[in-house]
Formats: sequence, C-alpha cells, structure tokens
Amino acid sequence: MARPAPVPTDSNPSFAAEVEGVERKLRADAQRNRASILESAEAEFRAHGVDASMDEIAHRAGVGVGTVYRNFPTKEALLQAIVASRLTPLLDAAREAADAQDAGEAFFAFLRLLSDESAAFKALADRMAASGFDLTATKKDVMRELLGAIGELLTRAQRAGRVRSDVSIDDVQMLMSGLVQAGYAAPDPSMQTRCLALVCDALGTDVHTPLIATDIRTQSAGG
Amino acid sequence: MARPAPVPTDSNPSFAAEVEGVERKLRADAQRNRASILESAEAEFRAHGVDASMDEIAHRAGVGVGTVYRNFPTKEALLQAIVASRLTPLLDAAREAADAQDAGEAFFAFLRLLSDESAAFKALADRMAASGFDLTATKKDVMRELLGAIGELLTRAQRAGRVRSDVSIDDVQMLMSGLVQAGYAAPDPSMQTRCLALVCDALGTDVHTPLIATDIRTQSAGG
DNA sequence: TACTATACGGAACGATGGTTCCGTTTGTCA
DNA sequence: TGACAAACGGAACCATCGTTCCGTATAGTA
Repeated sequence: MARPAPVPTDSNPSFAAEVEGVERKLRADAQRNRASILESAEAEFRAHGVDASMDEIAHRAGVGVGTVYRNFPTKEALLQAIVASRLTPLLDAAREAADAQDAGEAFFAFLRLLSDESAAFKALADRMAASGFDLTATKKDVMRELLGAIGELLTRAQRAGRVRSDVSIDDVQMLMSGLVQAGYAAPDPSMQTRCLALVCDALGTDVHTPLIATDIRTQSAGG
Repeated sequence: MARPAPVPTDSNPSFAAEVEGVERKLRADAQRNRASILESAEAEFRAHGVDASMDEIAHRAGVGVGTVYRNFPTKEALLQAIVASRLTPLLDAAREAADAQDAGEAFFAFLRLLSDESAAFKALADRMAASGFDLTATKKDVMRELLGAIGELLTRAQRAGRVRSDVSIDDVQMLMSGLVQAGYAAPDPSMQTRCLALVCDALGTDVHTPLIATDIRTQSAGG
C-alpha cells in the first residue's frame, strides 16, 4: 500500500499534454494511446481503488507500461488526473445547486449525487476519505473548491431550517467519506442507499424518513 | 495490500497452543516468546492496521521472524488471533448489556464502546469493515455471535421505542464500520465522537442530541 | 519512398514484505 | 553435567509493483 516509490527521475522527456500552455502537438497514435490510457485507468481505479496496478492499466489500454509513464510521470499523477476529472462535474453540480429554489432539497440531492458517484468509484472514495483533511494528496484546488461549494449548500440549507444548525462541514465530510467506505462492504447497492437515507435523517431537522427496502433514493430524503 | 501469500506449506512442526485440545506443553522460553509476540502484534496492528509487517512485529517482540511463524503459521492467523482477543470482551459486554434495565441506553452505550474500541485499533476496524458481510475472513464464530448479540440489543431497544423500527442489524453494522473507517481521517478524536452522536441520532427516535464541540460522549446519546 | 523525430514495448531494476530453511542455541531431564 | 529434542534467529527466497532504460517501430514530411 505505502510503496515508497524509487525516487522518480525526470529522465522522461515531454508530458506534453500535462504541461499547461505549451502543449506541443502529439502524434496521432500518441493521442489515441493517451485517451485509451485515461479510459483504462478510470476503469481500473474504479474497480480496484488506489491499488490498481500500472501494469494492468497499461495492459487494458493495449499499450506498454512505458507508454503510460510517458504520459503521466508517476502513478500518483495518473490517479490525480482521473480523480480531478471526476471531481470537476461534482463541483459544477454543487455550484449549480447553490442557486436552487429549495435549499434543503438541493443539499440532500447533492449528498445523494456524491454518494452515487463515489459508490461506484473506490479510488475517488479512497481519496476523499484519506485526504479528506489533508488536501496535499489530491488536486488541492478542485477539492478545496468542492468543499467550499458544499459548505455553501450546507449553510443555505441550515438557514432554511432544513439541516440542523450544529453540524459543520467537517461533520458532513466525515459522514460522507465513512458512508462511501462502508459502501464497499455492502452486499448490494440498496444498503448504501439505506445508509445514505439514515445519514440524511441524522443531518436533517425533519422527522425521520421511513426506510424502504428498495430505491429510497427516488424519494425526498429530507422529509 | 492483497499480497497473494506464497502458498504456505505445512513444513512447520507444531503450533502447540494453536491446536485446541492437544496443547503440548511449551518450553519456558517458548511460552515467554509467544506472550511477547502476542503483545507486540497487538501493538503493531493497533498502530498500523493490517499493514503492520511481520518483521516489525518480530523485532518489537525481541525474537526472529522464524519464531513468530513457529507460533502462527501465517500473518493472517496472527491477525485473527489478535482480532478475536479484542472481539471477545466486546461480546461479553454485549451479552451483559442484554440484561440492562434501560434497553435504549444499553444499545447506545454499546455503540459508543464499539466506536471507542475500534477507533484506537485500526486492524480491528479494517476487519469489521472489510469482512462485515463476508465473515470468512475473520474468526467466524466470534464475529457471528457478536453480531447476534448486537442484534439482540437492537431488537430490545426497538421494542422499547428508543430506536426507529425500520433499521436492521445490517444498517447498524454498516454505519458502525463506516464511522470507524472515517474516524481515521479525523483530525482529532472529538470528530469521531461528533459523528457517533450523529449516527445515534439517525438511529434513535428521540429529538436530536445537540452536538457539542467537546466530549459529547459523557451525555446520553439517545436523548 | 526515404529520413528522422517521436513514440512504443516490455525486460530489467530495486524496494517491500510474507514465508521458508537450516545451522546454532538452549531448556529440560536423567 | 551431558545429551537431545525443542526452539531460536535471520539470511535467503520469491512474488509483486512502481519505475526506468533502451532497442525498435512508425507517423509525418519532403
């Protein structure tokens, strides 16, 4: 797990698409390969979390490991690229929700979205749990902004009287990361949904939402 | 993480104290070493979770790795021995709580106990989260009995009207394992306590317990 | 079509960590 | 105290995995 990485030298030449701005044009085959690597890496990280191996990623993409490393200098860089690509849509959703009419509903809906997303994506969940409070391990900026946006949603929902006033953004974050972690132990997806509903109840001011065996997510979780 | 274990051969001779019943008498130094290994292993697993290394355990115990393997055929066996030794007191506590006057209080108190215990014991938490539903990975009997005992507490608390009637033992287990997992991401122990209180609120029928920054655990979590 | 910069594949490297093997030490018992 | 089974230590073994290196293949161009 905590493999110490044999001190990456910068012997590799370009990382063209990594460097902002310069962006030398890639050869056609290189472009294809890069896309294939990103796709394969997402699938592998999704399935095996941070423990997905570089060899597997390369093999699935139909390239050699060398090609993977030519595009991303370390496994960490590749993981960050993937995580960031998943975080961005979440951030957009959070910002959009900030203008919603019903602040309470917007908050709980976002929680559901977050849960759905990370439920199928162990690597993302790992990162949110592990670096939840130590942002150095992930794309700092995106993560920080996401937290900020969630905080905004929380505050609005609290002002609207839909979320208890004594919970903090840290509480929400911990509950979410715990929920997502636990989700992998669940025998079926509906368990994760049930627990999400419970967590929403814990945060909300309304009377508890009845738990129903199947697909509670289609209901209004806040009450 | 998922190291595939080079097919343990049974070339090792005895595992005296492992085999129930026969239990050949160990030499005095062997007894001392075995005790030392158990103590050291608990400390290492507590600190580093399942990733604690056999070399470290041996070194801390002041013996060679060979001696560790003479007592426990695999790392897994050692881990199981330690986890079981922590589970047993919990099981006792759960059974004792089953006779308590206040069924609601007994249930929530046990949740706090479980949380406290696994908060400081990553290996235990790992196991409870990872093998929560797949008991094959841990001492089946102890874990199963513990779950049964918790189920008993839950049912009584529900009959007493202190816990919402639509939660199942699986819900409780998932929430607890998630809570414990999340606990390691927490910047300080009080965060874990806050989240425990939230979870208790989610399960309980009473009005929410106010979250207080410091040591909410001294309060009655159910209401 | 020939030339060359760019990109490729995958064997090899080095670190980690569980497990085994065997020569040496030591407790126990007569 | 001497003998021997029991126990010991730790080097060696082997699998995995992130990373590097370099000989080879090929896209792009004239």
